[in-house]
Amino acid sequence: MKTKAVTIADVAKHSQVSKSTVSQYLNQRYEYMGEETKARIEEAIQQLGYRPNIVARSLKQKSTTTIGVIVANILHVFSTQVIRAIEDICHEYDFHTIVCNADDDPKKEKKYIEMLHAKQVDGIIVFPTGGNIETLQQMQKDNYPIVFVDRLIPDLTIPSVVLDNEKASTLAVQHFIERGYQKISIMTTSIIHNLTPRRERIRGYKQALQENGINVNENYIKSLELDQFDVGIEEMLSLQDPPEAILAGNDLALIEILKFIKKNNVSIPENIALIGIDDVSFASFYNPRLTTISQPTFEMGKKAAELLLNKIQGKENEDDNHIYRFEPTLIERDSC
Amino acid sequence: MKTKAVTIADVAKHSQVSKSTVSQYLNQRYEYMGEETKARIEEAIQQLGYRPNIVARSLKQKSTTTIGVIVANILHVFSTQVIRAIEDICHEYDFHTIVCNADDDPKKEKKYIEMLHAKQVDGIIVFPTGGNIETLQQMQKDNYPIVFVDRLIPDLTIPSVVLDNEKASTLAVQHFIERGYQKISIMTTSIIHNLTPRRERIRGYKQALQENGINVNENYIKSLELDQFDVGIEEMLSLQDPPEAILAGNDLALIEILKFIKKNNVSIPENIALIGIDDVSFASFYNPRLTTISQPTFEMGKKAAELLLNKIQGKENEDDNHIYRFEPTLIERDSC
DNA sequence: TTGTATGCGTTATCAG
DNA sequence: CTGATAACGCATACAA
Repeated sequence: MKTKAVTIADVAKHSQVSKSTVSQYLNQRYEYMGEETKARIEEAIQQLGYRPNIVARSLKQKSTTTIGVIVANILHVFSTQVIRAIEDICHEYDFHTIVCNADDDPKKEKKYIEMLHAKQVDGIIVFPTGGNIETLQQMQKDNYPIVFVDRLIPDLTIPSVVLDNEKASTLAVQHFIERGYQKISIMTTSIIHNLTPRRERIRGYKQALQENGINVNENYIKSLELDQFDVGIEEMLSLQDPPEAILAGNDLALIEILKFIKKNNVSIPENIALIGIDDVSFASFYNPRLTTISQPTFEMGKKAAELLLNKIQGKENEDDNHIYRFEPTLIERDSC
Repeated sequence: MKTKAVTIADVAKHSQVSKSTVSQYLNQRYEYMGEETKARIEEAIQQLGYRPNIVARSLKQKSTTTIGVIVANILHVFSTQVIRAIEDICHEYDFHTIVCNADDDPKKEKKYIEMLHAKQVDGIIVFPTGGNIETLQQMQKDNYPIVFVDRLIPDLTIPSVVLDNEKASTLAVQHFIERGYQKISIMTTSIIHNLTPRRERIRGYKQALQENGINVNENYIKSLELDQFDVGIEEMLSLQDPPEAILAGNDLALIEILKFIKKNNVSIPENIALIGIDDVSFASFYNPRLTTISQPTFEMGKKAAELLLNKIQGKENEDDNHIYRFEPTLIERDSC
């Protein structure tokens, strides 16, 4: 329904020069251009309200200065914070960002991968669901720039920006133990997809326990869908020997736990101590203030964007090691 | 750095037909096409791993099946929720979404408007900063599809999806009064840009007070930058006649208030009652649970997307009234 | 039923 | 210093 359509040709006509000259002008190649010509072109551009058509340019130059971001599940704070960082960096480089939410569904993920590829985005950052390995592998072979965030896919040597997840759990468990807690639980969202962060967090949890001479109690380890948390916690707390502390594997898990606690009038940390992985907005002013393990989300997003942008611009990074691990930090507050 | 570049021409060669035939096949126009031809084309596509180039198609068809969303400030929950709804709807219609954060800066907003336009997105949804009226006006004249969300710009008759802001405040004030509070404050983020929601919320607040025979106390009305909240609240509470209830004008304001309250050991609702406009994630399990005024964010995002998509597809909506106001709801919990 | 020719708006090459 | 002309990959009348 748009009415206008002023092109480079119109500008050319209006300013009595050829299209090529206008193009040169537009691309700042006016080294050998007459002052008067420049002025005429500029005037025509103003008068006609000319705007270059980036689609045409993209077709010609085979670059859209746009990247795609496919996030497994946008409901996590982690995702939104990393995305924000990616957008910031891209903005600095004059790149645009199309973000897609795969909703933890490999099918959706695949659709988006192909869509973005077809749209000729210059590269993609993926928070992988764990599926679509072949597709991704093929794209890698075709030299299509890809960077992973949050999750590793063992079979692929694609640059990946992740947290040191084992350390995250270790920090938490260590802190619990220092504060005198021995019966420690870990609760995380469903593990069906067998994703690295969840696995690594549980592994780190177990190791830390063992290193402190505490036996792992499998009853204290819960991986549940969000709507199962209620019964899961209930179950655990009804054990003859219930846990005294819970490590929430991510923000969504933490929220479910807090809901349960609120509903059942449990008190923190008297009845149950709590540490959550991920920075939730309300940690610092919740009652009580929540001890958390924080991820350097901005740094991670920045790294991912830079890796991708470098790849796109042909500045290959020395990829001896394609895994970039970031350090979590414990922020001590009042819930443990 | 990509290696591949298989085009429609390659497929045509490989399957011994012309480009047009392949094109027809791709666009499902195989009514009059020989079975055998179809098979050959399909095979060639598979073998070569052909992927249509959407950029080329967009250039030809003058449609990118992409829309832009420019949000004034992405830090508000309201924004993120509305964006999510917009993306959902667009996804249904097979449209893509590029979202840009203007950061409450009209300059940035302008840059994005022009960028998106140049990128030939089929339309834009804007949470306007209040600047760039001329630019927007010009685009409207050029029949470029635009929809506003959250904020109205009085001079422009562009379809706008907004909350009934006066009613939001009215609901809150009414509730305070029913619960026996008379000294009621409203705190909102800076009003320098003179934006409609903030103005309307304050107006609604004043009206509700007056309708209940309560005098408006200008000392109880604060519009501050986020980092000024501390001193602002302090100031108010040191009045000889301090307020007993605060209405937080949006989520960010609410958070600042809660931070202050936490730091100063004020208790809710004993010392001060609280209602917040916007649904914050933690309202239902904060201690105490927070009474809020909720906006139908999903509905609003959906409406905005549909208005835009309709416009893009030429299905003009009957625009007798171009303002779509949505109803807020009070969710009663324990902070008042 | 399929092929040919042309154009979408830009950039790049190479003469002039 | 400037201007033809040919791509880029696809879609679409119009022919055949």
